[in-house]
Amino acid sequence: MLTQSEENYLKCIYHLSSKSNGAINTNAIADSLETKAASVTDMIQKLANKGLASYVKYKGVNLTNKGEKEALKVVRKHRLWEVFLVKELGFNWDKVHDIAEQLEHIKSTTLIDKLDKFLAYPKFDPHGDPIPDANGEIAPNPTTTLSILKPGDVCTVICAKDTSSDLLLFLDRINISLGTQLEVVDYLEFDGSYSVKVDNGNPITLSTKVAENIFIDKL
Amino acid sequence: MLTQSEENYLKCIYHLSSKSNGAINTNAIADSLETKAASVTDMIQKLANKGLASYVKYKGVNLTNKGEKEALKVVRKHRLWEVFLVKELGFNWDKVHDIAEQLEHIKSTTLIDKLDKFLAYPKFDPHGDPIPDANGEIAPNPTTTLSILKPGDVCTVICAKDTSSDLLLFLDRINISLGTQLEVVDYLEFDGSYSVKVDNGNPITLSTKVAENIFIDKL
DNA sequence: TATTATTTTTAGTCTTATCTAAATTTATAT
DNA sequence: ATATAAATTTAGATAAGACTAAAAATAATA
Ligand SMILES: [Mn+2]
Ligand SMILES: [Mn+2]
Ligand SMILES: [Mn+2]
Ligand SMILES: [Mn+2]
Repeated sequence: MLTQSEENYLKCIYHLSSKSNGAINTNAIADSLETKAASVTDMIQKLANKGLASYVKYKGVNLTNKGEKEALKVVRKHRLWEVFLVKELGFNWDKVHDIAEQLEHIKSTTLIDKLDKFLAYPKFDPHGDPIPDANGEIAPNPTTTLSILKPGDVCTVICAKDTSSDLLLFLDRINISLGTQLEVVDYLEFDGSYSVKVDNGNPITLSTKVAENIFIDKL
Repeated sequence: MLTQSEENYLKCIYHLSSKSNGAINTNAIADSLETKAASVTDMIQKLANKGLASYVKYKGVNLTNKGEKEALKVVRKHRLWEVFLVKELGFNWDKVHDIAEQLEHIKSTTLIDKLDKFLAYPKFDPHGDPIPDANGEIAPNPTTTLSILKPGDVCTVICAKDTSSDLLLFLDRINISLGTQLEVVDYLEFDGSYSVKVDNGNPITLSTKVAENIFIDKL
């Protein structure tokens, strides 16, 4: 049985792997988990010994099939609990990540399958991230961000990067949520900012950084 | 902040204290938590140092007000989660204890208060045990068991001791649940068994041990 | 290519929570 | 009252997971 710490590492490696290709660096994991590189090395070796990761000294780590399967179970739990917290308990979307970070470690397959059913088998979490099903099947992660759009382009918001409460509260403030329609009216080369109409309202300015954190479907 | 283990010990001492008066023995805690006496001594000393328990060497331990308050928070969480698992997710009452044993350690006061509201502020858990409110107020534990009744007595089932899945499944099988009306029709001195009508049906036999594990309201 | 800088690993320490075995205290029974 | 039994505590060991500091390997640069 996996410990809480092992689960956190597996999920972290899974996430990093889906953002880049090739092996994952020790330091990237350490940054992501806010721990030290030495601790990461220890854990990587442990995961490799358990057949959950393939690891070559100094070259980085990758999940094995077995490891990815376990990681997906944790992701599934995390995202289903997030749906529960927002849809059923009325939490705002910026408050649920930390709580789901704990709930994702509750051991019970029956529990999570019943929760899935209770929530009517949601396909996406409150931030727009896809939820793996009971077999570990998961829709592809969104890839296109607002930042690739040109003036005149119209899109729908489908996902926000869910780690930062700052970003989510900012989106709340400017009335952007999942499904919101955006139109890019201008791009300012000088600072990389975008002028964007939210639901055909008056244009507002979004920084590059914000634009890179909003996943969209281009229309 | 309390660790999971500290919370388990506090809850355990709280439960033992409510069943007996005076200080709680080291061995009683060890038995209840399925651990060793030496481990219990260590933890008791730790809890005493944190001001959560009062402890006299060789004489046993009691919770301080502060310790009891913390224990009640854990009990509240445990029982609210049990209600959720049974009422919302459709678990049978014999399956929820172990899962609640994990869920009770999730840290978030907001979460538990929202869950409480979501469940419409239940006063009792699926086993009939009282649920502490947000201020730590809790109804008295049931005290009267079926075993004190005499032939001719009629009662309502209000609570089952929730630790044993064996007992709960047995009660399911003989159609006893919370609220069920029972009538004692006979008591057999020889083996201490009771003959009982369940909802005015045909009498069935219950052992002393079962009778001692069913809390009732005498009518 | 040689030298420096960065990354990663190893070695050794710390904390929490266990355990076993031994010592000590308290309870029980002659 | 004394001896024995039971309960409890202490001492010392172990395992997981984290840390710091030092060593080793890899990458970047002159
Ligand atoms: Mn987590
Ligand atoms: Mn999310
Ligand atoms: Mn517990
Ligand atoms: Mn219960």
